[in-house]
Amino acid sequence: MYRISELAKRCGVNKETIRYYEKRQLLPLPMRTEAGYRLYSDADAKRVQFIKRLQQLGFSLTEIHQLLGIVDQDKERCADMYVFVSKKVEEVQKQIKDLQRVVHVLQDLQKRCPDEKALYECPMIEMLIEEEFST
Amino acid sequence: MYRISELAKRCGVNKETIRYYEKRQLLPLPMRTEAGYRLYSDADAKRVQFIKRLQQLGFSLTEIHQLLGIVDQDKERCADMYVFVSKKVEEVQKQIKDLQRVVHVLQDLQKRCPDEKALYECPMIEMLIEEEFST
DNA sequence: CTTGACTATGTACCTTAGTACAAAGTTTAT
DNA sequence: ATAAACTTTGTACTAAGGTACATAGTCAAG
Repeated sequence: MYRISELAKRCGVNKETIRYYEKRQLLPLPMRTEAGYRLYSDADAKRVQFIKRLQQLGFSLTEIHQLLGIVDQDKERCADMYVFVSKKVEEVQKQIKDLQRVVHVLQDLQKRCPDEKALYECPMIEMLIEEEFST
Repeated sequence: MYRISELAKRCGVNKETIRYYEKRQLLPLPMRTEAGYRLYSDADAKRVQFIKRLQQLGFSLTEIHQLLGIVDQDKERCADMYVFVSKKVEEVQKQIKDLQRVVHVLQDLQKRCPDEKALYECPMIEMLIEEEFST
């Protein structure tokens, strides 16, 4: 068992972030020393890393709280999990499509405007305003 | 020429957003009536729509300010535009890869855990912690 | 037995992209 | 002439995801 700074260091985050996650209920209430210092174990470290990974993948802390319901085997948060995951899949697939369009537009811009002079004549607005986007 | 409410209405945004864009230098300082009311033209409406489209595509207002350098034929903001666009392409391509991985993980979760009971045994943490991600 | 390093709590502050509101001046309609 | 509807400015507030700081208590070393 170790204290908050050690956990923060192991997970590459700030102490304040740990306390913030506790407040957001992403981390369970930790054990305390007699003086009131928080105590953590490897399970907590793993959990923080899990949170960080999901964040990298574009999940909000609210969504992560939801997903942690699986880890915690919490009936309440697991209700409608299948629907939640299905929605997220659709959402992310839409996001991928939009980003693929962004790449095309930017690469088109690069091709058309290989230098500064060409750039000045580049019909930027028209290029983007006339495209259609999934909304 | 019309006033701020008309522009906002034509662009589907709030008046406050227009003023906010002016402050962020995304819109040029507009002409004013004798009483000090802002006056806008179709060019401004087109510009706001352009900003909105780029936003939909995931650009921040700071990046949009940069890109508007092309539209404004502004030497300063156009400097290093090619580098800026190249970096953005790479960034977006990385983002797409990560999101594709998210889709796979979520679909895998759906396959393995077709109902609530299966969900409780789902090794969520292991599933995600053991994967590698582009960073 | 006191200094330095740690922890506790609470509150304030940061960024981004706005939104909301107050107080004052202007324009339009009746 | 005066109310309704507009505009101006400035400031404060929102959400998310933290960061920073002030004040107080705790612990280990010299």
